[in-house]
Amino acid sequence: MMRVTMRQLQVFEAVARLRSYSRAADEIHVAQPTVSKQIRLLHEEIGLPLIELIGKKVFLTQAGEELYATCSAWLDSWGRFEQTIADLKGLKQGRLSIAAVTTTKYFMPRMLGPFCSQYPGIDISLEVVNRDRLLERMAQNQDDLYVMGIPPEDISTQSEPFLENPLVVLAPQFHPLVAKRNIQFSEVAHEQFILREHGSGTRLAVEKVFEERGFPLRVKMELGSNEAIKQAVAGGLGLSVLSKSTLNLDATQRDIAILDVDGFPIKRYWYLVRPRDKQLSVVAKTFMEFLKQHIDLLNPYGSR
Amino acid sequence: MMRVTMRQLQVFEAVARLRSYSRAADEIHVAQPTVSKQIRLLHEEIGLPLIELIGKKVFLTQAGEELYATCSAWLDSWGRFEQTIADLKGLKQGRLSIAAVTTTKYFMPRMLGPFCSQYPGIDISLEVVNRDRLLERMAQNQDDLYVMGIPPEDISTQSEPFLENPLVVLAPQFHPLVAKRNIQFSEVAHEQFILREHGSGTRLAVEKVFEERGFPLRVKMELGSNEAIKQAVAGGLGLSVLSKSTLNLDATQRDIAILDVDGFPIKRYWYLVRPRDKQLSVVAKTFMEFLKQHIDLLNPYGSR
DNA sequence: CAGAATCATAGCCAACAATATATGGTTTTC
DNA sequence: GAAAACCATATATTGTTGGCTATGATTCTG
Repeated sequence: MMRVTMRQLQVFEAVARLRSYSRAADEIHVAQPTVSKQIRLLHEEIGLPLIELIGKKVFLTQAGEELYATCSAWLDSWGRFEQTIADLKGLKQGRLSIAAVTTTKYFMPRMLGPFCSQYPGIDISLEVVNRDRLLERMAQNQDDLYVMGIPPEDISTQSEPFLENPLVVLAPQFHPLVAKRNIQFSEVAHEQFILREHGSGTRLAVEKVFEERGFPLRVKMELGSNEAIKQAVAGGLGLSVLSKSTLNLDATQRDIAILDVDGFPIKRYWYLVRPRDKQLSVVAKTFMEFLKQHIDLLNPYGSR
Repeated sequence: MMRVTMRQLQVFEAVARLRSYSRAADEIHVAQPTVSKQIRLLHEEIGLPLIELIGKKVFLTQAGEELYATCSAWLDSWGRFEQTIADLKGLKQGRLSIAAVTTTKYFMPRMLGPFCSQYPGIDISLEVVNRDRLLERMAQNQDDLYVMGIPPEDISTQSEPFLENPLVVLAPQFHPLVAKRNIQFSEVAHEQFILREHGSGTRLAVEKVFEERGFPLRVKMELGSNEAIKQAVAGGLGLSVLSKSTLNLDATQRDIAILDVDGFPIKRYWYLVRPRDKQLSVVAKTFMEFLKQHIDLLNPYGSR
């Protein structure tokens, strides 16, 4: 009984609705015998008469009524499905799920805003998590896109930089070097540093620079949050190196200053990452396109 | 987009449910590439990816989820439909609509009773109407079966007798002829008669007999109801000829007697009538079968 | 790392769905 | 009663579906 075809149901529905074979044939744009045949096949398949012709009038049997109800409902829900697909294609609706590492919370929301207003039907979810959580989510294919400072080596991912992510040296407002330009690296190398824990992208980069320059890195304190580090620097506990993104750009930071040290800012990037063989949804593609177009406007460090 | 086939949806549903191509292939008893192909066709038809393979795990895209929901619902409602059909075939449910002329109300309910209890899932509707109303209903195909004393000449109907319907001569309890056997027709011919109106089947039969025997029929009163006629006869207003069915069989009629007149009872039948080219429902067929089997038990005048 | 499991692709084929045209029989309508 | 409308049947054709086998690529699992 699974051999009933959609076409047959479509034809039947038209006949049942219009109570006429020939009008149904017109509506579907086929010849009348085609309709007759489809209906006959349906009868044979189901094993009960569905339609009665008394005189030339079309009546439905009880089984016919049942089928009519069933396939009306079906055509209805299929119609809704087609509409949904059309909407998805036309970006009139959809979901975009992004997971990003913590530091991005300083600028990601700002980038999502304009996208949201251009595509009001699209729901965006931005999960802000630490790097480990993010990798977990990636492994489980929970999101469309991921944003991180250091893309995984893993060949099963694809990544591209989309935004500069300079690392700058921070010092307390009244540190002696604040006013100086072109500070030599050696001048800050002996300072005490307050950094993120081992494994953090920023920490890795700093260690690498010190190693290249041949200076030992003196870490006074490890803190798990950028905010805490800024507070510590402001309090005069030491210097730090952080992504410039962490600085509040609007209200000028009163108690912290950026030192103009040679070799800084370290040029790094924020990467958009996705599973290599994940077919991006239309929404996700559009979002990436959108980012590329608007990046100049949004990038506060854009090298214009 | 109407070219999606049921088979494809069935395959997709299985894949989506089992989250595996090969297990789906097993379940449906086809080779794995067949599943791959169906899914690919579906993708092409819909124009959006529905399934993602990350590693070897099966994920559904948003469009996939939509389709899954849609076609789960469909399979569900199709299943219910199949069940309904099976029930109809197996007589576990159904409707039987019968229209019968007024006089049959004295015995039809009694015949329906056992059928009802044998097929408790079947709803029976018995419409008791006059002959004209019944013909109207027949023209509009409102019922499955019709019961009447004189089937229409109309070739567009088919009829078969199923029950005897003898017409008997009724007289008041204390009429002089009540005690007599083998009464000559001439002995009652001069009596006053109380009959149904012209056009009634009974009336026609009586007129015919009188004509055959060469006596004028003297009609004292025409009444529209059998009950009224019985009352009139009991009241001594005259004799009458009625279907024996109209007499209450249980409680012996105290004030009316049947005369044993030569030529009576007139042998007539109740007919089951149906539109010639109406395919009978399984229920209706079963009911006719049932009647034939039980008629001897039910027929109070059976010629055993 | 080897083997097992899983999915994709290619190529082929039988079966069938879907359709048209031509024609004939009823029923309805004018 | 003739014409029109309507449905059934017969037959031929065409494209597609649904299926298989064989093989290759990738990923997961001991």
